[in-house]
Amino acid sequence: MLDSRLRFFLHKCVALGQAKQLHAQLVVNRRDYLESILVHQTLHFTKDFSRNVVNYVKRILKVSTTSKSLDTFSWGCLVRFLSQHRKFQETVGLYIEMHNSGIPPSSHAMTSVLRACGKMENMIDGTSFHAQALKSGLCGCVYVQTGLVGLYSRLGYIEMAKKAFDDIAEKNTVSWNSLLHGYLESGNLDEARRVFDKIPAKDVVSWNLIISSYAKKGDMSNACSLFLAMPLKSPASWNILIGGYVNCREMKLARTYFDAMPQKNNVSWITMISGYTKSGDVQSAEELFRQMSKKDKLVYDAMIACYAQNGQQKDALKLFSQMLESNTCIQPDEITLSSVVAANSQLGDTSFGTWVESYITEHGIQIDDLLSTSLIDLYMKAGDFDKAFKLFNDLNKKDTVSYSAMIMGCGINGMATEANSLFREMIEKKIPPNQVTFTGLLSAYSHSGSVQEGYKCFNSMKDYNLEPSADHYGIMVDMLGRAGRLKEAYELIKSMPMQPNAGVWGALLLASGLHNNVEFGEIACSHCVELETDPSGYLSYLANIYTSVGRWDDARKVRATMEEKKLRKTLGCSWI
DNA sequence: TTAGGGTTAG
Repeated sequence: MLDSRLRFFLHKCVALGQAKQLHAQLVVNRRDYLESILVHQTLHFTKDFSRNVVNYVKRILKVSTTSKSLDTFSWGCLVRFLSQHRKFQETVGLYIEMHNSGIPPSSHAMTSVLRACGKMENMIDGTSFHAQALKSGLCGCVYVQTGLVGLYSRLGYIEMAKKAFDDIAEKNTVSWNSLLHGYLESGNLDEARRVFDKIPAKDVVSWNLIISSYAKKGDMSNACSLFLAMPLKSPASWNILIGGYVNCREMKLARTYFDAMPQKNNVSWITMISGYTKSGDVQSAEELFRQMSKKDKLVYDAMIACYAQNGQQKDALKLFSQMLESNTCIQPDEITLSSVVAANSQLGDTSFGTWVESYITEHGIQIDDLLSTSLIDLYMKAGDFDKAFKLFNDLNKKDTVSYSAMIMGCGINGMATEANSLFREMIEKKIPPNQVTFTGLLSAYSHSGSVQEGYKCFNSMKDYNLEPSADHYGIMVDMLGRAGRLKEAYELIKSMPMQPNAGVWGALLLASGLHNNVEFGEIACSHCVELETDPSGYLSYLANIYTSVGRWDDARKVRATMEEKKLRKTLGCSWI
């Protein structure tokens, strides 16, 4: 009687608060064996990812006294939950924990962990899980077998995927689609086409896979004609097409299909918002964001990133605090925080690091490499080198971006030796430098006055197939100018393959001021005046140069010109 | 099995 009543409530249990109450009752009434239903229900009804739910279920699993078969089921539910919410690293971690506790895997756990390995391109763990699947007799299960096809397809081992596929006695459409995915990923479109034609019951996913491969390649004419030809379209079909146009920066076409789409979901809205983000159209992104009725965490993430990436850092932080205050119980995660940290870092609010640190600890957020990279940037700018280097050394995989963040930080702080050794390290590891890397490296040499090293570095850019940008020239001019080599700096500007910008001429003007050189000061200033709408700062700087060499009349003339044009010296100028 | 959110400069 008690059992059936508890079971009834368990099946009604949808929220974490209720789950906790019910669990207490199960313990009091010694009905521990019903825990697995509780775990299943709680996870099943948790639509959005919730760290609290994960922690709660983990606690139950750790103290659970239920039998092995129930354990297998409950752990499998949690492993699947993590995988469904794209927490792939954690999925693998939890699976290993389960395995180490001597709990045999369920087919759910196995398919989830195989999927996670595929998504993370983790072949080493993937093959060892394959071995475990064989050992625990799960390889006769079509879902697990299909999971293996998916794993090897994703990792580019198409032969192994084909072998796993051939081993399946009763193939379902998902098995076929996984193989199709493999051929598409490996770029073998002919074989993919043959597989597609052979699928006995093509479903909407089969079509979507083919369309998606064209859309990813940027071949929108084929993507679109297939889209129009498919018998039944799902929201994913529309989103794939819209995403394809977004990738080609064809925002107008993307918008046309978005507007025509019968059933938009959050993916559609986010695809559009992030498209506008990349094309710098914050206003359109904002409009869509405002129109949305049910905003989930990913929508907030997209909009925060939109502000952060387009120079509206304060708006990013405002939206973040709204997200924290909102009654929708949306919890920020490492993805939200990476944008928020970046926004603070650009604003120069380096004290934010302390706040984030405590937030991360309190909420059990997993620091991944991308969040680490934005924290590295923040700490380097704050001059907290120990913390930055610690985070950098702890990265799972150091890449161009993380190295560049470090080198950039060294550049800002004039640490040329450190910048140089980081650069050498990344070259040794065959990590390709990019424009940002060289901006950091050059500014390190510039700040430390190492002209010779700077030149060498600047000239070496072509060895990495990189063309120096106007900014790189600007740093070189600044470096040469500071060293008093004004003529050389001027020659360098004249040799530029692109139009020099105000930053480049500004650097020469600044250097002319440092060395009281009227000749180059005048040249530089005249170009700055041409290029900027408000030239008052430059003119005033030139007047100071005249004054410093005793040419009072010229100084007065320049100031009079400024008066005439009703120009007032603007306080502070970025390059001064 | 397919579709959505993040990190380095300016």
